[in-house]
Amino acid sequence: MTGRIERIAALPAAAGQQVTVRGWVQHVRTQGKVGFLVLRDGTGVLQCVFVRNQLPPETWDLFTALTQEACVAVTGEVRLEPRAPGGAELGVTALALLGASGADYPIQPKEHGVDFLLDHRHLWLRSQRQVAIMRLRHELEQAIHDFFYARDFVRADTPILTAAIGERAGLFGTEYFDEGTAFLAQTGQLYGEALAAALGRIYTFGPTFRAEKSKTRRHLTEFWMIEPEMAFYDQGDNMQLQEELLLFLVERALERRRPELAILERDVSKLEAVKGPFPRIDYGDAVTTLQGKGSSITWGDDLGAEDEALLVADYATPIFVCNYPKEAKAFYMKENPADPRTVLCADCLAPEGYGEIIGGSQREDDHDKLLHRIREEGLPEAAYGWYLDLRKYGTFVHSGFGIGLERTIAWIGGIPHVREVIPFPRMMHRLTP
RNA sequence: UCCCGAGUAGCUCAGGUGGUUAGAGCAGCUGACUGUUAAUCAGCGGGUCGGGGGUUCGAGUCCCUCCUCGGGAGCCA
Repeated sequence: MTGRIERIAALPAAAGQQVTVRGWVQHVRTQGKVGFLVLRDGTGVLQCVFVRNQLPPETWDLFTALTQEACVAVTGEVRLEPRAPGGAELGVTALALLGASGADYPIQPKEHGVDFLLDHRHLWLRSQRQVAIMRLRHELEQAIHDFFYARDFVRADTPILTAAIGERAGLFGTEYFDEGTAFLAQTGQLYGEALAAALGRIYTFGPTFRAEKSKTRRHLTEFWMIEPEMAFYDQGDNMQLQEELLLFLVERALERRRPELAILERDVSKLEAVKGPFPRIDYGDAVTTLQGKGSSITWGDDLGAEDEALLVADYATPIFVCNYPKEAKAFYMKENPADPRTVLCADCLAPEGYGEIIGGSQREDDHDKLLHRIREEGLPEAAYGWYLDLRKYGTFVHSGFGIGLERTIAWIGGIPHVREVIPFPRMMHRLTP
């Protein structure tokens, strides 16, 4: 084996040179005395050309016996070739089998059912579309870190094993020594508020868990959430930050992941149309609008999935629905001084039917009002002692939000179901692989 | 938990109102072909029709039941 080792993405710049590339066989075609091997190495795909009468017989035989996903090293000359995917191909002079692959590799270049693909998720991830999705995910994760780093936010990690606090949806419990049951965190927000009092502006980035028996394209039982919490931000500042973040993410995807978006057949004109400012619709106005469109919603109800779809249909950008009735929202949201029936909050709904991607609010900073709400909701007061302490010792105006990573990726990538945007999805009926 | 829908070859599916030996495409294997892009052509192998029970001379097909999965609702990000 001669020639320096290269990765496929670097090959167009190495035209005319002898290189060795290692990767997995995506496809083999023989055409009598010439054959083609499509090689995948995670950075791209490479067409390798084998010509029978220019190769030792044993090399040709090795080539024709290759199976899908065999791991190989191929050596040859890089040449620019418009007929090849990526614009460059390899004229092969030597081939080495690094790892054989059985002829029964289950994933074929054709349609498969969802259940079958998820059963083989560990192999499905090797396919082009899945690689593109994971690279988009990576890009957006990095963009989130870049966004907050540039604004001097501190990334702070919150516990996953918690006592029973947090929101109202289902909890996963697990036995915890002599302390009774521990629960997998549904949110790091309350801890984020404590950290905001220490550091000013923070964000969390990690997995959260919801034991909801939801079987829809928008739900996972384990999903990743980013939860910023900002001292001295009111709800207006909060929404402004959310808008800047979403615009930054869309811009980053368009700037650096066009090839992946093309593989995903994303209509990028829909992303290019996403510009600020995003509409901010008061909950009361939303109810009126929805009633005009035939919804049976009445003031006080939370918006149903159908209501959200009706509302979003009029806009090309995400929208904020602001200031819900307090009964529809969590106890920690700050009472709206202009209308005490409501709280200072907003849900951000993505366009194109991707649903709610952000939920945020200004937090109740008045100790007595917060305690009243905890009692009103019938929450275990003792468990919230430390949280109430944040209002006893230097309470402060602060706000924050939670953005669902998978829903955001699904929207930007145009992926219909969130199960495809996380490497190993956890859902109601799926714990493996 | 509720409402729809689906389980037939390794995969994706077709199989009126029940009727002989359950089919196709893809994948695999054998062969032909010097520029293919999920190549093409010829041939070969491949089935507990999701499980159980019932009706019938006869069930992939009709009935009951259970299981699994998908979509949606509620809840949420």
